[in-house]
Amino acid sequence: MFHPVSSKPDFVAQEHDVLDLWARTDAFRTLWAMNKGNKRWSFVDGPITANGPMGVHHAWGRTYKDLYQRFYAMQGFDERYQNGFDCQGLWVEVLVEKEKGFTSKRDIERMGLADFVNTCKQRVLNFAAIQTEQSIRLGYWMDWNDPAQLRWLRDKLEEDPSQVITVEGPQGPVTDSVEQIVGRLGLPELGGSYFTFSNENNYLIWRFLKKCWEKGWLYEGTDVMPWCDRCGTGISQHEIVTDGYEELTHTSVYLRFPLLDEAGQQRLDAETGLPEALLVWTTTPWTLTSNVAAAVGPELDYIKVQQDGWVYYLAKGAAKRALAGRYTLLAELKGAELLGWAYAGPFDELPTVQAVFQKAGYSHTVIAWKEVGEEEGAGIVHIAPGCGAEDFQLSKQYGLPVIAPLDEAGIYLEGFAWLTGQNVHDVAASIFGSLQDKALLYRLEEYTHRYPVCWRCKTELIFRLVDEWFISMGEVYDKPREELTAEEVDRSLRYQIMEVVDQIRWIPSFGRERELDWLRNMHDWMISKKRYWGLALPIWVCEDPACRHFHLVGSEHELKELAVEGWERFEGHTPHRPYVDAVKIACPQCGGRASRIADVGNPWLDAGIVTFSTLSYRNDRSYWEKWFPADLISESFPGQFRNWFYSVLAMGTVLERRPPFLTNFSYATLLGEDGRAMHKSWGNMLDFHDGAERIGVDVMRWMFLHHKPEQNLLFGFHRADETRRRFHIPLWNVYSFFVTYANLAPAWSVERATWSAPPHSADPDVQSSDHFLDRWIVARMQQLIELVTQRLTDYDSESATVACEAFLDDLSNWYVRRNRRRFWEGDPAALDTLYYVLVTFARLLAPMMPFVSETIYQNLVVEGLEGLSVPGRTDSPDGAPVSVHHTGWPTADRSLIDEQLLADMDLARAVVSLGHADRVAAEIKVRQPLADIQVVAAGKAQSLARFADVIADELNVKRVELAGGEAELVQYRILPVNKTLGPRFGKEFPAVRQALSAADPYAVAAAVAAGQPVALTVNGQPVALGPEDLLVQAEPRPGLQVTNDPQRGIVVALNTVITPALKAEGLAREVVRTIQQMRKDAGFEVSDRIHTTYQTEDAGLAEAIELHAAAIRQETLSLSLDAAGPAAGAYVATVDLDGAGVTMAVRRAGG
RNA sequence: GGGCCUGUAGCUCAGACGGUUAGAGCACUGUGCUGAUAACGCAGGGGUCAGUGGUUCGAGUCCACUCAGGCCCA
Repeated sequence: MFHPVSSKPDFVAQEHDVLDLWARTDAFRTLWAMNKGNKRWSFVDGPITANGPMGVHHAWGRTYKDLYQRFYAMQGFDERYQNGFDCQGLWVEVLVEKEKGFTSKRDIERMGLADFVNTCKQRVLNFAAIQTEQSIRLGYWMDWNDPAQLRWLRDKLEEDPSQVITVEGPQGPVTDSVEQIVGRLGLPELGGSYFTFSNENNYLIWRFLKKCWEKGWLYEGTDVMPWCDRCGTGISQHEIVTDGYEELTHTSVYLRFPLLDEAGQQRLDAETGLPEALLVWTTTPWTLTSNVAAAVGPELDYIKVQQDGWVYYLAKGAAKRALAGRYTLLAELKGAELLGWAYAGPFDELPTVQAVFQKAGYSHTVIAWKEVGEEEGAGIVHIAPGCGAEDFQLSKQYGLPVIAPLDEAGIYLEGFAWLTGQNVHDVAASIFGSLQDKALLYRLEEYTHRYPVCWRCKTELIFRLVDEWFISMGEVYDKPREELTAEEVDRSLRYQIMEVVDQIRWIPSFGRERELDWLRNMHDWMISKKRYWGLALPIWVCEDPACRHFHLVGSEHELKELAVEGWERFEGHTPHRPYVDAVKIACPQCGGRASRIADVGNPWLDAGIVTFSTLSYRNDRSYWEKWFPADLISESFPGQFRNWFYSVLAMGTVLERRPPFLTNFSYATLLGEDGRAMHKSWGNMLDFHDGAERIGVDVMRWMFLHHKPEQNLLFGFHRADETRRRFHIPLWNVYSFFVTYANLAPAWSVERATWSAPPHSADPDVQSSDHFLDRWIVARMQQLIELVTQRLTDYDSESATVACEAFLDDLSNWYVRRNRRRFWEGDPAALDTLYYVLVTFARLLAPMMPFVSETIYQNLVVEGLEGLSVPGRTDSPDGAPVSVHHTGWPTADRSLIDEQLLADMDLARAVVSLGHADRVAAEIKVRQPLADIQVVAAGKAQSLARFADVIADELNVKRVELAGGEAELVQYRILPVNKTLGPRFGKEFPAVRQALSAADPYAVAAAVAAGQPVALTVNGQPVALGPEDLLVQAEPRPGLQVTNDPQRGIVVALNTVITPALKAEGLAREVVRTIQQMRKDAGFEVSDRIHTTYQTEDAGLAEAIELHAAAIRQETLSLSLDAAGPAAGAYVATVDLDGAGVTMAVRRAGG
């Protein structure tokens, strides 16, 4: 006996039961052990940032990851199942600062770096624990750490990181300090998820960087970079491009740069005698203190105008926008004519400006820059090389002095008079005031533009001159890649990575082009950050100002060897600040003392190294060789082509010059149901926990997998409901139907059934069924197995789910519906078949929908397990695996795919569909039996005869007849099969069409039906067309009660005559249906026997009931059916059946 | 300015290889069926397949250009 199945399942509650079952039976580790040592399938996880709880968008990616790992596991592959957490970097720092109420780096230094770093580690462990729990809830099978242990380690870190503890690892107990245990998480001796803060991860990046250095690609550069003064760090190109811009409004300023004559006095216009000035515009007034030049476009047209006592120079195309009020045009000139003019700067009085200019022997000059346009401002660009990246490039080109006004916190340095000590974000008003006082201000204007902000804290970025460390990408050669020489590629990391990209399969395929495009365009990789929590860049610089040599340390062993002081302070700590900073080494160049630069590394270094660090690259090369490269990596594409995908590629290229993964599967962005990005304030945000508990993760997973990954996914409750209604509930209903009737069937029990093989297989021990519906659904099952296997192998879950939904429709709305009577009667062959199909379907669905499939499998196959709300049977077949996920992937038996049967069934369903349409047109309900239908289907008599019973039953007609006298019923239209005839005749094809339309359609149809060729004359030439070249469409003759399916050439005519006998039979069916409904309403069991009475004034109805009394009793399990008043305690109903009133009563027998 | 993607019914989306009269789900309307079905069947309204040009016997599908939207890079 199967446990009874509710027809109103609570999927979410079931999921919790299944999670409980998996935990109690250790289902995941059992599966892992089953496949140990088999052929391998390697997946390397892209680390999730352990800095908050998961969102539903994380569940999308994790569903793919779980699907493919499960799919390969069911095929017997050995896997690693290692999840990853991204741990280091500014994102964690910023939230720890927020938690602590810190506002600047000074707060961190007051706290102490050791404490701060320790707090960052605790935060990571905390969210790693939460994300682990959430992933488990999703059904994501991985080698998870015990969340409780992660929290315990977090607490121990807080207590005292140096205390010694012992934890149980896969190879036995491990004893070490808490700090070191945490630093060894994910390594073989501890197992579980990898953490990018691990020692191994950090030291392996050291090796990578050293290799870059040895190739000459690592350098320190001085450049003007976007800078966040709150975070006190530069922001790299990688970080600024996506989240890095916001639409902001600033007060921009138009101002005068008064021109100077050779004596350094105000220049006066020769004609008017008025003072002359350049009109200049800027949106960043704070940079005016650092102005050194004004740039014009040499080819651009400029004008000289008079207005309010001044003569201005500005770009011609900018005049309308820039100038306010009336003015007089004095002259036009080319930008080139302005070059070399001297002018007075806006803040020449500042001590630093004076000192810098004096030292450089420089004064403000007009220079040429071809980038200057007239679309913005006044067409004359203020150049401040200390405050802008392009300005800085120009300063190098022209030898201009550089004035850098700000410290790392955005505070004006000494030498800026009244500005000194002020924050850059607070000075706009006083700068405008100063300009006003000096009569330099022309006018102010509110200006809205996209402006870069810090991607983590949203502070507006400034541009600062800084020293940062870079990995050179190599020059961009001005010729096609295929023309590059080997030497040129050897010099350039950029092109080496491109070669690696070529060897990878990108899904979707445009991913390759995206990655190459990024590589073509990217600048040198800035890897340093002036922060605290992160990779300690292993760059030691000689303190001797005369030497300044820098050395890359490639491992902890090398560091120990080179250390001259501070090793004892560092020993026993993870390679993080501040302890690693204590170690000084001897400068290999001059023997002096070298110390580590204070910077930490870009976090994409941390994530990029994982195809090496997680695979024991340093310590067990043969293990690494087994699992490298990964067969698959997967992340969502926003950002990753320049971030994770890029950094993984860079590491694989530098360390091995090999692809670190073979397939890249990426997917788009998850949006709210309204098509907008999810935002808390917009009310369309959905966190993972709410989604899981309200929608259920199997439904969520199906939504994800049913979607084309390269398109954005609109996600919400309505779509979830739609998905559940479309797939999960119908599936459940078929399952519930099966269990109901299997339990009632006297002649069937599970002992005789086989869950793992089709019931009519060649195995003589297995009960076989020749019923065509059974053979049909089994054939469909084999097709589905083949298709799903093929689609999933191709990483195409969308097609796989589409195929599953189509199959479910066939199963539910055709196989079960057409077989209801067989199930009511307990036909063993039907039960065998549905049993096999349901279990096999559950196995196919298992990697995609692990919970519902498990629930079904547990009840249908496995021994009952205590505590599961849907406990299993107690008569389980021997040897059934304890979980559906252990059953292995089903394989298709192609010999069971009977193509003719499938085609014939297709025809039968088409005929039924037309018959239903006839009934609608004739307004005769299906419950009313009719005598016959006539079917015209040229050449398909045999197929039709085969399923005549099914068609008759479905349409409630007595007979299905092949129509004679087709000519009276239908007219034919003959069409050429373009696919075969088009290529055969080419340009002559239109003539063939014409000849065909001129032929006698009845003759052609007859020939085709008989399988004879058709002879035509085309352009005077005889042409023979085979039956396969022609398509016969049958259309109903106008005026008949018929419908047709032109695609298939079928016409169906319904006999609409209702004889008195048919009328009586129809009424009897109405009575049956009424009693069935009453049984249901009265709450009787399906198998309850009843006594039925009826009273009616209508003679016709009474007669019909008497005539069909036996059939009514049988259908409704009525022991008696009497014309009488309701018995005491009976359930009574009065209804109207086709205009005849009747009062009926039912009561349970023997009760 | 350059690269990539998308544009098909009111909404969300399918439409390998070019091939007959372009489909599904949701929503709406009508109708029917039901002792598995919070379902389902049948029918209906709704489409210049973004536009223009080209290749071809034949284009939603291939090519070019244009327009609109998105992502990425300057």
